[in-house]
Amino acid sequence: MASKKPVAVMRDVAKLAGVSHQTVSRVLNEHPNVRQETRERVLEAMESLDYRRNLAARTLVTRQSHTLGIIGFETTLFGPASMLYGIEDAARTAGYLVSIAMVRNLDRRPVLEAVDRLRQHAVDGIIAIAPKPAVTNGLLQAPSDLYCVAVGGAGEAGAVPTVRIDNATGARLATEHLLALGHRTVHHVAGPADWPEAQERIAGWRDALQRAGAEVPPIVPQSWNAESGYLQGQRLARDESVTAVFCANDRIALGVLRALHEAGRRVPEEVSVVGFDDMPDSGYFMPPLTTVRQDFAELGRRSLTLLLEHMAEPDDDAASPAHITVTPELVVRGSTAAPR
Amino acid sequence: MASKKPVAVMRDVAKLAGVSHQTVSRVLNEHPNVRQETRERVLEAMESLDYRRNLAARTLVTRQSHTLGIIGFETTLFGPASMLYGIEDAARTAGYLVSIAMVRNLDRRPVLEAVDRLRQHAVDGIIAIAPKPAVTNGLLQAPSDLYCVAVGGAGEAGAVPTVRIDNATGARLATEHLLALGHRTVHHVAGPADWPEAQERIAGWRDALQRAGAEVPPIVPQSWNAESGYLQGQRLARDESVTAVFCANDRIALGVLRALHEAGRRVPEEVSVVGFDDMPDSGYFMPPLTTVRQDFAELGRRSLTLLLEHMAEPDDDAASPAHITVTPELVVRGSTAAPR
DNA sequence: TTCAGGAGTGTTACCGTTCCCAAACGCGGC
DNA sequence: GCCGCGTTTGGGAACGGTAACACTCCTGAA
Repeated sequence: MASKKPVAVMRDVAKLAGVSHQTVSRVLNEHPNVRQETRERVLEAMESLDYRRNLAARTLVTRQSHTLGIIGFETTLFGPASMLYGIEDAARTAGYLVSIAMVRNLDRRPVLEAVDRLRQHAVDGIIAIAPKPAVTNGLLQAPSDLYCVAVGGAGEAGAVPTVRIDNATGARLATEHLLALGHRTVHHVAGPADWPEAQERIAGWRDALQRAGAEVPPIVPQSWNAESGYLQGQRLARDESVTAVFCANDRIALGVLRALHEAGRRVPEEVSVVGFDDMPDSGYFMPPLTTVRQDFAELGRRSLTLLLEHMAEPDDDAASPAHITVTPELVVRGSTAAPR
Repeated sequence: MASKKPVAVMRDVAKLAGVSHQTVSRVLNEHPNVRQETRERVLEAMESLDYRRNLAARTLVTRQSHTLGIIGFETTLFGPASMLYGIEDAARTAGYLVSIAMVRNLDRRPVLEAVDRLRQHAVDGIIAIAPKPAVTNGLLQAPSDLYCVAVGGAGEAGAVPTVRIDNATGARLATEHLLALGHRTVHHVAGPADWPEAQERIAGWRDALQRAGAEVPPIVPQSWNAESGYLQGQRLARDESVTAVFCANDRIALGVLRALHEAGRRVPEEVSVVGFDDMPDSGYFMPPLTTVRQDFAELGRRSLTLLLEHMAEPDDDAASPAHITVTPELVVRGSTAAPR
């Protein structure tokens, strides 16, 4: 009943194969100087004993845990969750396990605590899903022996390598799409003012308008959620001159769509709406939402690649950190049309 | 430039405090038999050296990594992502770090591989976000020295402790709500046939109808997404007798709402719609969705508690595993009304 | 006064790897 | 036949903690 499970260790394998534990270690680490025959004998022994190396012991001596830490925020939402997914996916194929440390708010202290927790567990590197600068700043305060990468935030040219979406271009794409349809100008329902991503989208939108010589309507930055979009949508719906709205994300767009609908303003016949993100079901909003797609999972994968590269070249510590920018893509669906 | 960082170890602390390393260890582990004054001296030394214990060494000897493993599937979606969040939250306060191993599909092999990966990293226990039996079965094949808990799946009374939503009750709640409003019967847009959660919701719905003596319309189980809801919604929209639809989740409901809208059938005046899950923005669908709320994060937290309890009592190995069921709650919004 | 027993502390072994270094071996060239 | 050198192998010593045990005090009861 009581299951005896004498876990095999290196010594057992060595004994069975008739070699020293050191040779077993060499086979494990693919050291070249092992005779082919010996190697096979060892591998056989490992197989028959169902041996697996004790990673704790290995970590103790090598100081490498083959674990990566993720600092996450609001990972219940589609974007961050997808980044996490992408990171894990890439990490797995690279032979790393992923540990997560979530922070409830984006202040520096919780971030430092998270870093600390991950450090204790000897992670080899950290990826921060870091929409706000406080996180990157926290990262910078982290001990320099840890490799860090920030993903998904905005592109301040800080000392932390970054992978990010080109939010400005995305916003420009959306705005230009609406202008090209013939709209005189484009209103914007912005994200929170203290989020760099929101700021970049505002900048891209404003830039596109100005280039086209269009009037730049005022904005009232609030929140990322549907409620915020609904409230601002009600305001916009009352204004007859509004014919095109660019929303800082799809959730906001959902709220705007509902507000317009309730006010009796038809989309896209009377008002065109564009979102940002391309969430899984945005294509089933009423009407299907034209939006700017970010490939979150790809963002995650890229950040992992960057981290690994960074870890592999410890020399260029002083070199300027890499900043990878991924360009988003406009997905045209049914929520945009030419004005009447 | 080259930052010297002579990381302090226990020996250094001991030397500085003028005690043996063992005493430092005792302070660290809150062993009672340490004089107050000595303890303070040691704590001071730890502070001034910025000492942190090496978890790898600790793990090596205690065989406890203070890390928990999560096996996740489709964690980009709100439900699983929220469970993960809840788990991490509870794990953190309990002093555990959380490592994740995602599986791309719910077959047994990938699950076993994930377990293996987590085992190598010496996790103390595993929580599987396990919507399908293949996962729990995989868990059962795992070595018995690992504590496992499954969360979020259906409640087959297997040997693995489980935390789950009472899907049948949730479905009953939704169906009875519609019947109470005066609908003759309730149609159901089901989830995938091979998902136990979908089956349970079907069972609850059918049960409520039968108890009320209402006719049980046919179902066409498909997928969990909005597209699936849209397609089936089109079919239902054509049928004039349909006045109430219970959807297996909110995403399906989104698709159904759109199909009804496009067919010119007004919600809730002509057709009532109920969802399941209560996703973040379901309250901003058109109209705001009446739905059955699951508290995913709570589910996650409960599963962690269960796992820790399970780990703390190694005696009742043979005892019947615990099964915790959380009852969902009906949230009435604007998508349901009495039939005309 | 003596001795049991507990509190407080130190000594030593051990966890399972990898790293450093030395030994044994094979082989070609003188 | 001997030497030098590269390949293959093994024997320790780390790595940084915890566990087991021994030892010294000190207290209180016999």
